[in-house]
Amino acid sequence: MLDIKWIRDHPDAFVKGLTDRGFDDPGATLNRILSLDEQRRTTIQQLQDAQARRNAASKEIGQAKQAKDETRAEALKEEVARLKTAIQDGEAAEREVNRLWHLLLAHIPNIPAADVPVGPDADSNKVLREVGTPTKFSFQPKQHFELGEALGLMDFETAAKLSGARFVVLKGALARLERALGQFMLDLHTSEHGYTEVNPPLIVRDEVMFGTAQLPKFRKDQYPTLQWVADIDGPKLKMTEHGLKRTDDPDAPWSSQDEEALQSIQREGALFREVYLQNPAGKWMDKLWRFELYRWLIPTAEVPLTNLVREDIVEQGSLPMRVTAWTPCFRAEAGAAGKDTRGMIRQHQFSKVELVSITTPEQSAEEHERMTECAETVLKRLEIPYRTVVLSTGDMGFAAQKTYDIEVWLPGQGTYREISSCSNCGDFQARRMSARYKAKGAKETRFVHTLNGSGVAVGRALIAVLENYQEADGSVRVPEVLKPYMGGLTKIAPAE
RNA sequence: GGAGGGGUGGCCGAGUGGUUGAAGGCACCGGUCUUGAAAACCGGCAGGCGCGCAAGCGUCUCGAGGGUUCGAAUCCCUCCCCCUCCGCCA
Repeated sequence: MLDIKWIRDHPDAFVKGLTDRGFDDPGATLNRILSLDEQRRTTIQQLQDAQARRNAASKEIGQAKQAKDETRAEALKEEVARLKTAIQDGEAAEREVNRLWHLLLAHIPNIPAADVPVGPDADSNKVLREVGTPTKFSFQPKQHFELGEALGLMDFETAAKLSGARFVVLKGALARLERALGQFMLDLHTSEHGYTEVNPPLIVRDEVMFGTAQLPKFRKDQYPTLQWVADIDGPKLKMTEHGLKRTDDPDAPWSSQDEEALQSIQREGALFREVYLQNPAGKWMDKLWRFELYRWLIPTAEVPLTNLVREDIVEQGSLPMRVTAWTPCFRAEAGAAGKDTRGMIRQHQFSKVELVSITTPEQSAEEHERMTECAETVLKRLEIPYRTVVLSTGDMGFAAQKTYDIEVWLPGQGTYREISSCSNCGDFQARRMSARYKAKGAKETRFVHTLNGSGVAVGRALIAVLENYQEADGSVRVPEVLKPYMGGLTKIAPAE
């Protein structure tokens, strides 16, 4: 979330930032947010004036009573009674304008850092460095799924029977290779890079997903979990013997989305629950009925790791805080239809070692470089060629100010593919989570900066190992650093 | 699934209608003392929002929303969240 004061003071930078990102109609967005902000402040001002008058009058009532001036006390009481309704209206108005204001702000992406190359898409990304040279083969290198399937250790058919498309069953040495990679990376980051290992929950609440900005805008990319409840009832919907029904209350507002929700509930038999939306400060409370959402499967460990400091005020001395986790990640991959349908490149479930740093604003830029190096070290040790690119404004994620992608060389595909993405989010996520720190010697609290990076994606690392370490006979050598984790196995060969 | 308990400042914890935005302690910051540190002592120290160049002023916040009242952290209603015990389960 952006700082509204910053937007007020830097309208041009705001419009430029959104324009560079390819955001839809930045000018209109600016006008909308500024007018909402104006409305919000007048509403607050009027409310506070009324409250101030009420408070003053209340005090006078006490004084009048002490002075035995009953007439005056009565007159004041009447005034307070009048003010009371005005205040109630004002409070309702404030809530509503706050809600709209907050909702709009929540849908606006972060502003790119000044040194990010400007461009509409990935073609404008800049390669910073290439490490290693693309592996040369005396034969035509195969793609990872050809190798894996030939080895009999990678099974997409069975996975489809169990779970549908975009899942895989790994067996034997490949299953172990996945474990070896994850463990190697975790060991590297904890013992050499100063990260603390964390084993976080994989299922999280709405507000946690909001904090790292998966919600509200990217709901469709996420996997919700369901929980059944028995006593379903509410102003708009009722649970009857025949399922969920609309109440007959003609005053209940009803939209096409509501209708859709109801149908979906009945179709899926999904959970229906009353939800209270609120920010960490407990404001802009909004009560609404929502179907099927209970909690979310994490799309990356960035979510629980970053939210570790949500609603906290941490001591400056504890920054930078560095945490890492090796977890499964779940992505609906909505909108990725037809992309990378073969093989393990794009799955609904994959595992990843994630790096997260919480820093002061002064530390974050340097930490970003450091984190990227930590991720690169993984590939260096695995002796796999890669290159590091800085993403252009049009290719960055919603929450990022600046992002480095690390791309590994995949000989089977004859191209570099993303294996890690390291982002500095500035205070964008911290605002959403209300994660602050007490600056040394200073009175005020400040928002922390948050950074996250893959260190690295384990599934894709496995692909990279297969393709870069393949032999003419379809076997795969085990990278030197992984041998201890593979029980001394040096080569994954086809079954005799 | 059943039964109970509880949500107060960065943390712990007092407070059951009237200078309580909130005692006390810890942590933190400044100072005295000390060669330095610790200890001790003195002082400071909640957050958000609005207005203001600032000093500051106003307002809100004791999980959230609503209600009672001249007045609510304290009373009432609804909801959210957490914990404990029993049952079931990994």
